[in-house]
Amino acid sequence: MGSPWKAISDGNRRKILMLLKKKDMNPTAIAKHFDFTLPGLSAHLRILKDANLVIERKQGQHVLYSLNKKGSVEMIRFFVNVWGYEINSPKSIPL
Amino acid sequence: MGSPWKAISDGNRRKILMLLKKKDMNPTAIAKHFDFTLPGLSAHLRILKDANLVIERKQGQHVLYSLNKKGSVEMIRFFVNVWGYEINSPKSIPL
DNA sequence: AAAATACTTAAATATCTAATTAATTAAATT
DNA sequence: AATTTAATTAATTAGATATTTAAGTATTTT
Repeated sequence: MGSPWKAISDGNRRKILMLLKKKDMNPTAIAKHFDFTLPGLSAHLRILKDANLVIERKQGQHVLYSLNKKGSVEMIRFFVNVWGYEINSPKSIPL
Repeated sequence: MGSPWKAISDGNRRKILMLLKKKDMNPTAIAKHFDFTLPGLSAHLRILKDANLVIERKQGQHVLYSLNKKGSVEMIRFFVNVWGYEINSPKSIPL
């Protein structure tokens, strides 16, 4: 289980998350939005997956990636604790 | 202006922020909570300061550090945009 | 079954980051 | 004025991170 903080500290990975917010995508489709190679992207996706920030599911030959809220909870909790942000999500986020 | 994401990605720096939440502190006092040296801590504080996550003010021979909410806003905004968290801060955080 | 497509893993490398010791600046105390 | 205390800057080093090319695995198509 990798650190979500390390995962999200990279600008390219944050951009990947922004893309996945709009719709689930496979690596090849995601890669079109970046300058680096597919293996490079694959490494980023693995880091996001290990941090529970994305989920992958196989669809035949393709692999679809989608957002996973789980890994974000620990981070939100930190913002609540340190800066006093108040979150409206009594159910989904146990703080 | 350094990246708040990079600043917060380090566990020691997050611990510093947790300490400053309780009370304002100077580098020597903060350093007692860690294993590394004062110059090491000084580097961490500079990174937090450059990211607008802390503020420093001189008090004679001492330098007091305290939390700065400013640098956290960009990050919270990301959580709102990507994972749909809802924040209760209509005034302080323009989303 | 051969070829093409989609993706990951491996190996190598260049850059970034965190930490240390030594030197420097500045304020308070003796 | 000399010394102690507080903190930062500089130079160095070890380890982590991002990226590339080349090789490998799996699925679909011909």
